[in-house]
Amino acid sequence: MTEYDAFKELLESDDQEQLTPKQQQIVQAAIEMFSEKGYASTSTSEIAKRAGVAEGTIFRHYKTKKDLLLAIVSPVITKLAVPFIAQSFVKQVFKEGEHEDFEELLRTILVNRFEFAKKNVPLLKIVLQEVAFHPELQDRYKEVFRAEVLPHFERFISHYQEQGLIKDYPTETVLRLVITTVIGFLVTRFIIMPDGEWDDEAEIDRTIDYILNGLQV
Amino acid sequence: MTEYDAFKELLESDDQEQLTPKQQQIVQAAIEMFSEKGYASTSTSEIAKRAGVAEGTIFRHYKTKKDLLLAIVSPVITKLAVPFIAQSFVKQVFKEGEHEDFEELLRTILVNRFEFAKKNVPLLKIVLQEVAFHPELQDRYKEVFRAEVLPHFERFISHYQEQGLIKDYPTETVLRLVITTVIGFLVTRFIIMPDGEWDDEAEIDRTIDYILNGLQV
Amino acid sequence: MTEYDAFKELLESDDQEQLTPKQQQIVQAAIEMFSEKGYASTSTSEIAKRAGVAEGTIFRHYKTKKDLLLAIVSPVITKLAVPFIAQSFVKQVFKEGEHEDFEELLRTILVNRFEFAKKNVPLLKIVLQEVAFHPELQDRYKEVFRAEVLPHFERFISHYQEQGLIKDYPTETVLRLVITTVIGFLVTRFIIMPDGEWDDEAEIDRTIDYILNGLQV
Amino acid sequence: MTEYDAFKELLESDDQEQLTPKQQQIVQAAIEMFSEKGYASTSTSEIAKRAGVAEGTIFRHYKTKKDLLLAIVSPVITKLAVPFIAQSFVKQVFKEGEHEDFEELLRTILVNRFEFAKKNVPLLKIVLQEVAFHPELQDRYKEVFRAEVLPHFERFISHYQEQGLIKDYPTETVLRLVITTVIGFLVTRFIIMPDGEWDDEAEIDRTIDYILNGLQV
DNA sequence: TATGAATGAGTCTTCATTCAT
DNA sequence: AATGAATGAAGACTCATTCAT
Repeated sequence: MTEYDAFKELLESDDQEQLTPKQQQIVQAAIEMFSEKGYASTSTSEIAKRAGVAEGTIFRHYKTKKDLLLAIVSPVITKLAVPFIAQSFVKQVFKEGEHEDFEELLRTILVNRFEFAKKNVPLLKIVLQEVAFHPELQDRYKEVFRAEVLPHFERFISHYQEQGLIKDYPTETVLRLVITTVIGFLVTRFIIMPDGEWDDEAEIDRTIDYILNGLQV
Repeated sequence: MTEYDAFKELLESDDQEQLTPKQQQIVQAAIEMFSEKGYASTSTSEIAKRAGVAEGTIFRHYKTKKDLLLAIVSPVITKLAVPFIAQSFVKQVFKEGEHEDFEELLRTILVNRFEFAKKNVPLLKIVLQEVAFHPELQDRYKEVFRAEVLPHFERFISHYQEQGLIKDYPTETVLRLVITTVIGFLVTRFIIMPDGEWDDEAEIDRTIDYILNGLQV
Repeated sequence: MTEYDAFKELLESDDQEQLTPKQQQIVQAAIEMFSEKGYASTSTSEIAKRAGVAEGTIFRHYKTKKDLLLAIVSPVITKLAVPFIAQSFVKQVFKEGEHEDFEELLRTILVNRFEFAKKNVPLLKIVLQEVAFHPELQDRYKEVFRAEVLPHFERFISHYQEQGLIKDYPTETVLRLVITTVIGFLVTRFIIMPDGEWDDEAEIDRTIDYILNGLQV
Repeated sequence: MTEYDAFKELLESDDQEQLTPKQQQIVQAAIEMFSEKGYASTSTSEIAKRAGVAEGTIFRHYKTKKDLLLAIVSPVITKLAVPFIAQSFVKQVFKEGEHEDFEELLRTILVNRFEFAKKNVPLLKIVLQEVAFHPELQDRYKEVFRAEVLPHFERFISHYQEQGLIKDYPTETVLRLVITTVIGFLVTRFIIMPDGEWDDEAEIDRTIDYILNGLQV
């Protein structure tokens, strides 16, 4: 398996493929309802009804309602960091010089996360809502971020700061500004105003431009 | 009463001053619990307990649990738009030339919203969480935004675009980028990492800089 | 005061005249609501609202909700027996020979109770409904019946049986048949089908006829 | 199945036979308590306790407390009209000449309803009490009466009036007098004075006699 | 494995009643 | 006398979870 395949697999791996049909129905129903009404306001009986299974069946697969939530949300948190996890991705940037310039890197990440968000709106809604109330999720999030995202990002930033491409702000500030802008874009695009008329290509370009200019020396 | 006084009053008016003591205790307890555990996961009996009142007392003042939420959240939504509502503010910008340049305007808004956020973290958490699940809140939000914020913002943007201070992006794009960056800052500062070590002054400066550069022609 | 006056007074005495205005409002509201929704389904706060008084005011005049019910219902039970209580009534029948025949007696009672029912539909509804669930009311009812109604009635029945005007059934049977027919008429007329088109005079005549024929030897 | 069997089945069909054991316990407990204390004054927790089930179990079988009431009362209302619904009954009267005379018809109905009442005192109490406060029940009652009872009754009355057996009163008046007398008897016998010493056979005879004489030309 | 009846703790809300003003 | 805020027990109903089938 080439590194590219690993990367692709990570990105595309459908966790649900390994689930029994009933389980898939349960997870699907739970995703829909959690994202519509929130975890706390969704009852297991509603999930069972929408999934077309008996109430007891949910608890055969997931010990508690919270387990079901974690089973759904945990892999999403992992996937949020996927582009930074993939070895091939990291190597490409510095070794192969493909992403030599900052813009290319930004675009890769943004487009990639854009596509990811596009396909996973309900899941992202759930993460956004529930992370606030479940310390386990926060921990998991922080861990992934600290272990997978931060190191690479810091390397990128130092690298481009050394090259004089971006301002000499503290890493965390650069990080905050960039991530904030990216997430702000995706949240606006897919969650707050998903029904607006969007010229996605142009907006992506402008957002990249905004970040680049915003950070340039 | 001078215009400044009106402005200040708007900003500082404490809705809770008109409430009976028991009501204040209830509202206070509800704010704490809603922001900690979320509206749906907070029981009225818990609120009563923390407020030190009988459960029935809650319902004497608020017909339903949801009424209590709305009583708490609605004024916050209004206040979010306060700097744009205040007449004195708008006039100053264009008439008195005080905020002649874009930077000044941005700083006024950012500092002002920063102070507001600082004093209202739990309330903002509640708004952020609950807006997603309560259409009434969404409607109220949209209305305030469309009526109070949008028109002024559009005037600012056109004004500065004509002066060649900011890029010729569609209004909505400029709006999105600015608001996203501001909110992203405040959310990171007060909600995601409130316990980090922050050099607030520097961060505000950098954020303003980022926006200015990001949008400049 | 003549005996007739006493009779009249008994029939017309308005218990509510001695009540304070607030009390009258309370009683009036309670009568309306008890008869519409039943005692158990009517809340004191509803009564207070409809009466236009504070909730506490009810309890200043009536120690408990049940006291209010009893204050309303007790006098009605007494009044149900009024024609038999009035001395003048009893005397008239036998002394003055006015009601010499059975038909005259029946008509007097029926017309009199008809007028009483007509003016007191809500009160009668309440009695009918609540007697079943409040032993105090049952006791009060039985006492009045045994003390005031039964003796006179028995005298009437014996009297007419001796005269060969009515069948030689046991007193209780005659009583049951007569009372049942009278109450059945009034309940049908005023409670079950108050909105039907009634030729009251004719129905009264037919009902009397039915009883007379039904009992005649 | 002969017509008689169908008739018998209608009369005896026990709706509770199709219920699960828990459901039977619930219904049984509810019947007892509703008839003792009234629907509004009976709490679901009391029913659960007396039924020996968890409170939640009630709501698994009956969506609301009112549903439980309707499930109990609705079939009773239907059964009240059963003797008129049974085809065999109607046919017998006119075709087979069995009930040729009015007395026979009255006796059949009265004895039959007497036995029904005897076996269903608590249910009849509930109907009598709750019909007043639940429009659904009133509607259901009126419908059954209009569709099943009235037409047959009118035929009987016309038939006997043509034969000169009963007075030429309006149908509704005859109906009222007969029904009133029958119900009055049953209510007195089973609800008001169930503990008195009753010579049922004699009372039935006298009641029939009373009706016959009362209506005869 | 899947079911769904059963549970009883817990939910929001209402209630009759009290009491300081 | 009248008020109405406050109470906390009780009400109908829901919930996540269990378990016998």
